[in-house]
Amino acid sequence: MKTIRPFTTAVDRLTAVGLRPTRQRLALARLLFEDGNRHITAEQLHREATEGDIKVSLATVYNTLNQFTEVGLLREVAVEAGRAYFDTNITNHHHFFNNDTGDLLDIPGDSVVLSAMPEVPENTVIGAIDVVVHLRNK
Amino acid sequence: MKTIRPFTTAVDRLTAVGLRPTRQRLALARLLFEDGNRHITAEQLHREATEGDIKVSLATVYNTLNQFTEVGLLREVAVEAGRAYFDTNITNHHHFFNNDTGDLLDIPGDSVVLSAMPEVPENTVIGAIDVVVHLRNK
DNA sequence: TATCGTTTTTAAAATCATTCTAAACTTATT
DNA sequence: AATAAGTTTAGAATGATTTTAAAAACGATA
Repeated sequence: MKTIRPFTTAVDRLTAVGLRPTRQRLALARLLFEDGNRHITAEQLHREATEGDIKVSLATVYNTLNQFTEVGLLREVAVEAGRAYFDTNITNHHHFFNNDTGDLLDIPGDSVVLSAMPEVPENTVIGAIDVVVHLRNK
Repeated sequence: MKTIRPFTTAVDRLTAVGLRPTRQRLALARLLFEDGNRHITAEQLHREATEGDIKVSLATVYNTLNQFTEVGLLREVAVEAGRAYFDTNITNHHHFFNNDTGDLLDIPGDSVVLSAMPEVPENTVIGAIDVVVHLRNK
């Protein structure tokens, strides 16, 4: 059985999606998933790992984030051109993005709901819907 | 009077926002605004200009797109990390983005409407709301 | 129109995020 | 242990964008 359950250990989480539980993948998975929902860039995660004495290269952080995204453990959120943000909350939800500080924040619950979806162009299907509310500091 | 009206010439459009109507800015403004709404990247606009025998450097294209965005002639749309798209339609509206082809497309009319806006975090105000419907080819 | 101070453009270098490469290393399997 | 397959890594390469510093264009004015 391959269903992902809450409170799964990092090892289980990885094997469940067919990724070998290597030292670096485990360490990164723990940083990402062990305390609540997170929004993070590759550089940020790399710095965090390094500061926590986890030896991992930036290339591996990129590889890992991409692999986690491919298997559905993470979701990539496009909020500004130039850098990729990854979100550990893979349920349907939307975001605040503070353009002044770079903070990315979940919009709580379903306080934003989209009315009727428009017809999509020929031969395409909807993959995901991203709502980003851009904020400025007052 | 400095209101921007439809059918404004490129010269008027630039002087209205306080940008000198230089040869390259004028040429780019014409490409951007002279036939309907467009979604374009810096590279694309540069290629288009070059093909139309307009001598302008890529750096100037970048500068111009950024300046136009600052003064509100354009709007930047974040659809994927890595490249910036600019939209000549500055009215409230949303987008389809085809992840397979890179095509960016307006969602017609108000076929997408957001329900009640959530409360924004302390000391911030809403700057813009972007809805991007990501598409895949069938 | 010649000149002056300012703005703009440009080619080239620099920067930044990300991906690629090929070698070294791990891991899983016999 | 030996082997094969998958993973990590440093460093090079790539791609988008910005910066730099010098040359060109501009606008105002004498």
